[in-house]
Amino acid sequence: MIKCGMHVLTNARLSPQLYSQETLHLARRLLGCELVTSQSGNYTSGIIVETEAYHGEIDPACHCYHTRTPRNEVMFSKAGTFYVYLIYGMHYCVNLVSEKEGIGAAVLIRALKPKVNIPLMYERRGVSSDRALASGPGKLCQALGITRDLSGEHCTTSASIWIEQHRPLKPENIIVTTRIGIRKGQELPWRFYVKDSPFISRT
DNA sequence: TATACGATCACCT
DNA sequence: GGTGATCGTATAC
Repeated sequence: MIKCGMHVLTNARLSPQLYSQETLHLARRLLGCELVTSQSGNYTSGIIVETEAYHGEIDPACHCYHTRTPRNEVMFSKAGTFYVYLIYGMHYCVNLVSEKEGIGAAVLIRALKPKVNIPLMYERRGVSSDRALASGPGKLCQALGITRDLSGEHCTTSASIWIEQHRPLKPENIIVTTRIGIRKGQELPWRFYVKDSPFISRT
């Protein structure tokens, strides 16, 4: 139990078994859960409101499609491992590895509703509204201080980054759409977000 | 060794 | 609606 101002982090982490489940189920299951980071005693967190699934065996948009390289190696490790990569030379994106070890698949965390230590998030982001703090995969990494240093950390053992459990959302409160930023011909309805949340990246 | 480009963002019109 | 920033990686030569 960790007190953070008006909030409390329970450190009740999502059960490891949940991470190995089918990627699309995990993408839904993570909605409503809390992503937490801790650096030198500074906690930050947010409620996950948007995710996308990527699966290397059947999905041309996935980093692991057909090839295993030093870059995507972490995506083949055991479920619950964080995979962080740099995109467009300047933004980080954070994923949670899914499926059995040896299968390149993960869930991209795309947006958070800011919760613990919002002042620190403002400091890191340099923006002027709560909505702008974590409403995109690059934004939320900056807000929570997530860099590639955290790639390879595991959500059940890391002292720096983890996920706290929350009841699954009701299916009627989850909106399903195609993924963002995917080239034509590779569209799949693998994006999930919380209905009516003002904190998602795009409508 | 060289080149093209991406699971993005902020700022502009 | 459009564009520039910026660099690790994959691919080609």
